[in-house]
Amino acid sequence: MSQNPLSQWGRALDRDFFHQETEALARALLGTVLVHEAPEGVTAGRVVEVEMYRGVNDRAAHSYRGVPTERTHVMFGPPGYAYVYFIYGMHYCLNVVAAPDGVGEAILIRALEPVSGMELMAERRHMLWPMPPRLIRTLTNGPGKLAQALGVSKAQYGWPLWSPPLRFYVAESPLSKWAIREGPRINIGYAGEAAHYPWRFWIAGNPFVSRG
DNA sequence: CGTCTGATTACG
DNA sequence: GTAATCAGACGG
Repeated sequence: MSQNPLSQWGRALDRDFFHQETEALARALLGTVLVHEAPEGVTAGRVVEVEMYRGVNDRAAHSYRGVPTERTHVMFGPPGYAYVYFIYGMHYCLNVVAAPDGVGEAILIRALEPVSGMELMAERRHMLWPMPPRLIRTLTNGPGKLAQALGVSKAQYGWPLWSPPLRFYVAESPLSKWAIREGPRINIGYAGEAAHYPWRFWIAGNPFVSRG
């Protein structure tokens, strides 16, 4: 059992944290703080919305066909690594690989509540700074937005998420199961039966959750 | 090699 | 409501 160091954000999640059943991991990630210590500066945000993707019986998952490809292979590896994919010709999305080695499952980070480095986030998002408090949420309230705000792209593909410069920190206060809402995932209408699975999880009432 | 399309976003 | 924009996946 590794012991990651304390910092201003608390204690970093260690490698073992990611070795838990996928839905449990998805729920456990809510409330943690994702920190990217990039050369140009540090950005951080609290995870407020996630979705889980499972290969078996989940037509929405990139791993559905069961065969690793150049894009998806990290999804089939051991848990705790970053699966980053490029979508719609212009956006990147960040996932946490879940499930044991050989099983293609992952958790998409869909929204963050900015914690630190908002000015750098705004710069990366090509937004003016300072910005009205009401618009802060638009920095990170969507999977493509938060990846851009944190400076995550294909360069981070396969990175371990328990060590710097990109890692998670333990949630300040544990979330009660009643503080977590669940519902269908966003924009997967093509996935048939799987489109109805309640595999999107978010912190109840949190204003930084995406619209979808 | 050609074609289709998407785990999204911004803008009208 | 819809255009933007391209890598990945797949069929031929």
